[in-house]
Amino acid sequence: MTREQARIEIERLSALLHHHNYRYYSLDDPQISDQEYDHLLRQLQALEDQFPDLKTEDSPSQRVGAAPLSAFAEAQHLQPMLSLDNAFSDGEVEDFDRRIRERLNRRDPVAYVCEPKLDGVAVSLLYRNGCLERGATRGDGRSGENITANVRTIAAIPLRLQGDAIPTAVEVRGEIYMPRTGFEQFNDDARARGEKTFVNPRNAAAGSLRQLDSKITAARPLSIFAYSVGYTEGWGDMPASHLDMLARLKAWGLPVNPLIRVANTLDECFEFYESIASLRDTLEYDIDGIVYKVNDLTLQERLGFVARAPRWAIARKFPAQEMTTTLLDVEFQVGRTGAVTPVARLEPVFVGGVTVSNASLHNRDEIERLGVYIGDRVIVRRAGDVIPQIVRVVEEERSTHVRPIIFPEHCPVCGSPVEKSGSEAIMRCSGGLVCAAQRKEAIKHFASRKAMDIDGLGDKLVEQLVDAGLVASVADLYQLDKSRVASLERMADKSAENLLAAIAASKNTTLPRFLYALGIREVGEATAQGLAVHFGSLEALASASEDALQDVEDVGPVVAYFVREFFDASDNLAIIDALRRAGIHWPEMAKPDAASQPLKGQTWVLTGTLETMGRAEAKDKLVALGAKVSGSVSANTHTVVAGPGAGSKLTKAEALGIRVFDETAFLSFLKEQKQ
DNA sequence: CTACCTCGAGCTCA
DNA sequence: CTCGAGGTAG
Repeated sequence: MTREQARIEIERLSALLHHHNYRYYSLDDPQISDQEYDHLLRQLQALEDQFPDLKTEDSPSQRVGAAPLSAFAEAQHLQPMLSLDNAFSDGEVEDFDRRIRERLNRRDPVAYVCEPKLDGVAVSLLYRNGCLERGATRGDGRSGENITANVRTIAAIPLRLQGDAIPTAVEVRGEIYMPRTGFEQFNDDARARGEKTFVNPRNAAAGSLRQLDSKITAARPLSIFAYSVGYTEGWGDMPASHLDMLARLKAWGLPVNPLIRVANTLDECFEFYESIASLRDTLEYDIDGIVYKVNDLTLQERLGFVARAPRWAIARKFPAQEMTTTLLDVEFQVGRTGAVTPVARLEPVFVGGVTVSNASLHNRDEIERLGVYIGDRVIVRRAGDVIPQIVRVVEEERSTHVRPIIFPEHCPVCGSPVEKSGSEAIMRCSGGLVCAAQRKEAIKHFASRKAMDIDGLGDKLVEQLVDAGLVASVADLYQLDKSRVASLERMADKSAENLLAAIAASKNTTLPRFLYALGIREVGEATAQGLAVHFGSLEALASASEDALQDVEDVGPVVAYFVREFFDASDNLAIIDALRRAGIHWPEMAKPDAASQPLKGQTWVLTGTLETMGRAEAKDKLVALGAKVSGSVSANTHTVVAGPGAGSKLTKAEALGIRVFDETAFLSFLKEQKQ
């Protein structure tokens, strides 16, 4: 066969395979058998092997996985991936609908698209000019992990969108899942080989996507349903409704859930919920509820967003699955602030896809409310998807052997009296740093990532260090010597060296981190940042009065009181002193003065995508220079920074005669400011 | 809270 | 091989 003949044949086979992929995954209506499909695929692979230079990036043969990665890169979403508000009853859906109609000032019913809510892993697929360029996990909504190589191995995900009228760029959002039959097949095979199995399809999907070696992912039965789009560019004619958009996704070759319907009234929404609930067990995938979305996209735009969720959508959750188990015992844990928390030890029970063996009982009031005794049969569920909760006691099954839960009057760790503080429901150990539990928790907090970030100093090691008497306070960390550390279990020379190096590295820090690390009550990351910026130095903060403290944004009487109390305690001052003498230091906080804030009073707007930095990074840089960064262009806007793909904001800025920087101009501007 | 993946290092045994 | 730590997801 000549090269030219091969080229034509490869093209023919590729088109054929693309077509059958579409029939199979998007339309769920295959025209050929799996064997015939495999046969075509093998023919293509054989030809590509013979003429490797004819192999294309989006060839249907390219689903076998690429070379392993050493780590996942970060992937910025061009438009954030939001979460959804939840509704747990029809009433809450009615409230949702009422809010929407009030906001839109309309009496008529609003049409909603109803979708089964898959319990899988959310992903964003970026297609540029129809080609799959990147796949990313949700992450914090702003940026996630780049899992392109893994995503490319999923047969249901088109490597190239089909049809015309494809936007030049589009982020397709969907849920990757492992079909139930595939999951069971995989587990059966794994068992037969003596390998470990997955507990549920969701974890199987998530675990498969987290493989650095995409060849492993390629061997996992994964699929996807697409349900919306994020960022788009060069769309041509926009869809008018959500349903229209789903139809386009389907036409492009992406699988869309066939059960999706439009409901024209609330009653139809409820009917949909009921019908899906009754189908639930027969579906090939796990679902945990229904999503209702306003169908009309103009209405969606008018409704907009609150915090991290759209106003125009809500997830109606199915009731949490409940199971009965036995309360074996109650232990009392002492936290960093001395809070004594009762924790239920349960006979392990499989509920909502995981094995639950612990559940917090929160406080004494909760125990009383439940009227629970040790030895009782109790009903457990996973509230809000994650946190296990004891719902109630099965009193009919109470045996004569139960015993009451006695809330301790003395700390189970240090023996100090346990006190009720003010109107709080919580009880606290009064031992302070005398209490080994509080000391351990304080050290764990100090070492944690967002605090001093001491690598390798985890829970177990802190326990060991404190129990061995090597460390009593955070200051002692900086006096450790290698031979003593190496005497601990599972700590040989190498580990000890690494630990000491990590501790030494933590000396170089920042004031906000240090403040947060101190573990002052009610002072979290954000408050620590606020205090540091406002006062500029530890000395100024430590000597500030409660009144002066309340001048800081978001600091009220409560926080001010705890900060003052902390710096009034001589123990704390001694520890801070020891830490500073050990060499902990931070750069001076730049006093926000006119010189360092040349953009004070200016409002900047970012639009499009910058190639050399993320949007958040650009924003940080501008804020640091004193600018306010806003989302929309108005007459008050000082400058617009427009990356490639800028849309209406750019047009508006030009219309208003506002200065516009492209990326190059923006970068050189930043450079000028730096000096 | 639980499950999963990945890594480095220690322990165990040949 | 096992353990602990660090990270991710829902």
